[in-house]
Amino acid sequence: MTTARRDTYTPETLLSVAVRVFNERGYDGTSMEHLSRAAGISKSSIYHHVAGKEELLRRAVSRALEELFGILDEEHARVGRAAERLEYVVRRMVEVLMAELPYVTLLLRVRGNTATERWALERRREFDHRVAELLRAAAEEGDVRADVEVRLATRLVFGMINSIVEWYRPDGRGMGEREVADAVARLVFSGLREDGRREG
Amino acid sequence: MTTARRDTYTPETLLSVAVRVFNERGYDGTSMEHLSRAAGISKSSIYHHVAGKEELLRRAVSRALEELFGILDEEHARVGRAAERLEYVVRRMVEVLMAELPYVTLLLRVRGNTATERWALERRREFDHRVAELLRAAAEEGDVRADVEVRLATRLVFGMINSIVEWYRPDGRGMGEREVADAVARLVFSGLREDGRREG
DNA sequence: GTCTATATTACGATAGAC
DNA sequence: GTCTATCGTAATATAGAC
Repeated sequence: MTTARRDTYTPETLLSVAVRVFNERGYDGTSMEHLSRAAGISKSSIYHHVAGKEELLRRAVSRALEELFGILDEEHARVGRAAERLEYVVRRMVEVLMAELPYVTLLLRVRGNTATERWALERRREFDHRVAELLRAAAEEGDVRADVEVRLATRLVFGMINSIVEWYRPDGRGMGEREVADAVARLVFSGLREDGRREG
Repeated sequence: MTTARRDTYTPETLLSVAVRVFNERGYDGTSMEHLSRAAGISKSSIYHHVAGKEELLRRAVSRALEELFGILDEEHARVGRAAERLEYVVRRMVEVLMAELPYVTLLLRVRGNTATERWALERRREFDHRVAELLRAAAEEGDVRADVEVRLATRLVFGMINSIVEWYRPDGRGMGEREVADAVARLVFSGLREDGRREG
């Protein structure tokens, strides 16, 4: 829990400590006292850098949301066949999630008790809808199965991708972003079955 | 937040109120004051029924865990080809999750701040391992693709199934357990792609 | 930029009357 | 079985010295 203290903090460096503790204990389960111990400075010193706990949350989820929405602006997400754009977005989501792990983790755990949390939930819904549109287009172009409703499929695919934050830890010898992105793309598009044939 | 009060409570009826509030606000974000308002009785009356907040959590996650482990004892999960037992367990997990939605939701959101939470996490890991064993057996019998690591595949499939608690609401006209179980089984085993062929 | 000290509110839990 | 009143602790946040 206690961590090496820095000589001095900026809102940004303090944020990385706070996000780690938020993810360990949950946002509501984290007190300013917990943060001050983890940062190695007093509670009142934290208030010198940020207005309070909620500002730290807002900065963290903003960062995650910017990275996610950034994917949709990339060229491969905008041009080409919908199924290919979808696969690109799925792979990039995995990459962003792993690269910005603590920030995205926090975003995905937001519940809605504060104004900041409700804003984050709203933005997430927006992102979900943008990806659902992509899946709908791929279905219309005949590249994606039509026997699973688009909305349901989107939710399940997001569920699989987002669940990565529950277990991925970037400790050197672990799996790389590429390996996980490949596995997700394979399961999402071709499933577990060996021969890959339709059955149910 | 405030709810119609009952004439009297038992630990069980109180539990259903508590679990709903825990899921709305998060366990740490829920105070005994919140619970008392939702139940329509005073804080001290709650202590007449249960020892405290943590006992309510323990009762809730115990119920979810019992239902989940129960799946593994069912006949279709014990006899037959591993791939078929796996598909059965996947479908039953979806059904249990939807039938016991609030209890499983709470279980899946546990973080580990209290002894009860750490016990729940431990039991969840146990369950995960049991299902991973099934997937490993299916791979050895040649029914499941070998190019995605068993441990990784298990985690991703659990991620997809567990994410149902994030959006499913049993409001009459919504999707039924069967429809969701079918969709999950299709995506898990055959994937999104229309022709179902291996590519990546 | 950091500290100690403190104001104020909210929390979990208990005592004791009815 | 429920209530009001309250205890002791821990929470967010501020004041003011260095």
